[in-house]
Amino acid sequence: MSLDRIFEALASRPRRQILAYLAELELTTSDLAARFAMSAPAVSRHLSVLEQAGLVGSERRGQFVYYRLNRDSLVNSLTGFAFELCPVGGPLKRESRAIARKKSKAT
Amino acid sequence: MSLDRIFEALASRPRRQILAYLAELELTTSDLAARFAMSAPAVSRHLSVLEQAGLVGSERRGQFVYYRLNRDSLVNSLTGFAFELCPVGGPLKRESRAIARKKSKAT
DNA sequence: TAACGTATTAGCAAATTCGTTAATCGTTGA
DNA sequence: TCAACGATTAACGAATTTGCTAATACGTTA
Repeated sequence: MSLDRIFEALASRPRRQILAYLAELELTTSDLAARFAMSAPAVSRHLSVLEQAGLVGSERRGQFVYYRLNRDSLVNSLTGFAFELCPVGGPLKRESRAIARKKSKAT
Repeated sequence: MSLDRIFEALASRPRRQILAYLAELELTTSDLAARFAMSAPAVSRHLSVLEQAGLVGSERRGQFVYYRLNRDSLVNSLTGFAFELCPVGGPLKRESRAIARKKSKAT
């Protein structure tokens, strides 16, 4: 849930690619390893980083562990950070300010 | 302008702190070095990373170089990335989808 | 021009990250 | 129970990042 972990997680092209894959459907570690040219252990550690950041969730089903994108966490973290640096009174368009108010109330 | 540089730039607490300072007012390298317990050369390199990512801009005035936050770039990059992974048909609120459409048209 | 203050670049050591292979854990099914 | 398969952890080396100090460039001003 910390910005530290979230931005550390996003500061890696393979991890962002994994998020892109998971945006379409749930996948297992070996599914993802097959789509990259990357070993399963490497993918597993990337997934661990993403999960600790709260950006993905996992669920074991039999032998397999399925990973899925945590959309709310991603959107809330990034927009929350952006609008914290760009306060509501600032040079934002009206619609953006409306979103910012919603987020700050929800948090 | 690339996501690579932007997320690499944001994956550092000192750099995010610099952005937070610059969100309030323009500052010089030595201003920032004084607010941190960090040497001016270190701050200078952080500022260089942030500038290459397009997140801050600089302007020389006499002896001093003033740095300022590039709000548009920050907001557009982060919301653009977030809404790319969370397509308009997805589980977003209506206002968020409107923003997403705006961004994709602008890019 | 010479001297000073600011900013950046160069060079270095410590720490971290990334991907690989080998070993271990967990689950299924003969 | 044990053999097979998927996932994770351990251990290693290569590459990158981060901070420092020293040196250099840029700009003002006496």
